[in-house]
Amino acid sequence: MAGRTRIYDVASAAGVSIATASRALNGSGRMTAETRERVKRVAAELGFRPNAMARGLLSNRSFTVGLLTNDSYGRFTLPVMAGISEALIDCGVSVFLCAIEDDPALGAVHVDAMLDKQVDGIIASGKRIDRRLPVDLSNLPVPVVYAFTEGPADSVTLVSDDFQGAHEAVEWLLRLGRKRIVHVTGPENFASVRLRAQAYRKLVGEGGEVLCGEWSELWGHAAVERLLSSGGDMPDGIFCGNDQIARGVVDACRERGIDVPRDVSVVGFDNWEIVASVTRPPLTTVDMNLRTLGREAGLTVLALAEGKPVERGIRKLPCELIVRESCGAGPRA
Amino acid sequence: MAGRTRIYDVASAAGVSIATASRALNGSGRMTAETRERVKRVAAELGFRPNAMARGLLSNRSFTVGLLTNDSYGRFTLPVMAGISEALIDCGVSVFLCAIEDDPALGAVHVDAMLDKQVDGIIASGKRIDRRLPVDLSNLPVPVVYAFTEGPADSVTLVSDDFQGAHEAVEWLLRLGRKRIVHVTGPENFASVRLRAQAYRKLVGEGGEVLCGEWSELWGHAAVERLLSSGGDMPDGIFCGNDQIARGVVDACRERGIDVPRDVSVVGFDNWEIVASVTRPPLTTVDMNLRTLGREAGLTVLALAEGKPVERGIRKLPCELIVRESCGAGPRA
DNA sequence: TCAATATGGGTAAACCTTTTCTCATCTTCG
DNA sequence: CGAAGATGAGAAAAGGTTTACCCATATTGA
Repeated sequence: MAGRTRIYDVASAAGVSIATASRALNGSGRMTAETRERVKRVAAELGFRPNAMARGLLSNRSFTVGLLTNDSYGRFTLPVMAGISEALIDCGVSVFLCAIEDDPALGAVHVDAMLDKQVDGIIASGKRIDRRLPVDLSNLPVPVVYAFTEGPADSVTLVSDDFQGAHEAVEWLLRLGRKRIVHVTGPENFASVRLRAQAYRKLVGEGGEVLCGEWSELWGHAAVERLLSSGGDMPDGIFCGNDQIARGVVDACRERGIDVPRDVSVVGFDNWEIVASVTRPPLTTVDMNLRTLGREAGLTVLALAEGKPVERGIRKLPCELIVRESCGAGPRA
Repeated sequence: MAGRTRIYDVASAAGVSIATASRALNGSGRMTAETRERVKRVAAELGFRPNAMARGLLSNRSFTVGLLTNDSYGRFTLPVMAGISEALIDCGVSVFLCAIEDDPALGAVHVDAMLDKQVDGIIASGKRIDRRLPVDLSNLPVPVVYAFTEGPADSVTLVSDDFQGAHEAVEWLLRLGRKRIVHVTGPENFASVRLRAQAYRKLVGEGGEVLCGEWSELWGHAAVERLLSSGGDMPDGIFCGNDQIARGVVDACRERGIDVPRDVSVVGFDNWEIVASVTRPPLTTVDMNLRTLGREAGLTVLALAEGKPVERGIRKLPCELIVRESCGAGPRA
């Protein structure tokens, strides 16, 4: 605890000046290989660790970025966070996580705190791609990247490609030979819902049946009841808007003696492990690759911080179909 | 972006020296109330924000703490994180979140990064209270607090009180007049499982039936089947080790025509909203108050950082029973 | 009226590292 | 053998803030 070793200690122990010590450790300047080695060895022996604040004071960088989110539950933000961290730790950059709920005042406080800490950049994240965080991040003295949340028109925004993801899911059902596919999804006021429905309709035609409800297992249950009581044929494929709905659908089918995947194939969305892999049978579902999204967001904000040119606008990252058992043996299998 | 305003700017704009400006803003030193006010007003107008690195360089504090976790999913860590953040933001302290999975190398990298950043303290957190993080945090130059994870013998450790929480749950069932209560819980190698079972047995006697399995809905389902096929009376109260098991139990009961809560009262554990409030009927369950745990952890690590005396050892924080509908109308209702 | 004491505010050092000059020594070539 | 260039390494400044120390001026008491 008492007095960390400073570069001054390293220098005197190695018998050189602090300038030489600094250059030796940073690989800059010219000096005998022997000198450089000796300094490095001494530094290692002393457990020298350069003071980030002194360094930051000089370079005007903190090697720190802030992640702002209103996803208090963390279901979307945590994978994004993991990706950011993974990408940036190699560059010695750490991440401040600030959960601001939906409170503008709390948001402002956290943004202020970040700016005080001289973050090199801020990543804004959320729980849906068509809502904004309750804070104004324009005109900040640091670069801002929006990941999985809506940003202003001229911002750098990264989102997952809902259309493409849904397209993959429905295409998979079609390739399995499913003929009558319905889409059970969440509330229509979600952009994700509309995008996924568009992809669905593009593949099955405008006659495709889209049932909008909530993001819950209950709604999945209820949707199955509705499909059965409507008198029409039971569909042989159900594309669900998220894994919870899919779980409800699968449970309801089982309760009614409809076999998944024999009688009906079910696809979910989100690849929320804790739901998808525990459902019986485990769900085939769409993964939004949030970790990759986070990685890209981290690298992008860093590039901006370093003044490198970055293309502005919305960048959509592809989703990926995760095949489990809720659709039966796939054509690729 | 170009050149933040420094205290120098404030000083010259207010017509005082930087020393006076600094003292005016920090409320120290002696000066005319008028002078102090004027400096503050000018600082506000210029949007002055003291450079945290310069300040930290001097005070040898970063106003930063690190949160280390292997709970990649965030179910336990996120509430803890929210509590820490909530408690510390008022002191101007921000939180680095480092998700290290279970990788010792990654853990070491992140700890190094934190120390480089001169964190004022580290909070270690996890997903169970009887496992350690795969990193050695002893002999660090900064204080460490363990929250919801096991720490060394002489450490400061905060955990939720599993025994007390389970006691409340079973007591509730007894007060509702339930006579034959069983306990369906997770794997016996969890300390939480043993502690909760102890509390259960203390109340129902040594004859109490404890069914250990997994933390999954499937196990909840299976446990109900086992209870029914064993030939004995169906219990009228089931205390479950977590909300997922409880959900499985409730679902299985419904499938078999056993009414919850009329025929059997079910209590869960964790108050994991997304499961507890969506189960039909919504679960009465035990909340571990992880947010409060986080808040305490934050305040404690800060106290240590400031050299204040802190009692070492394990501190157990009380759980709280959240009453919903899976037990029927309560005696208090 | 003069010395002693508050009172208000300025000067400069300190925190630790990086980096720009600058200088001394060694090598090499004419 | 002398000068120019290459090479290695040191001195010092810079970065923004806090604070110990110091110095004026105003006030008080004798």
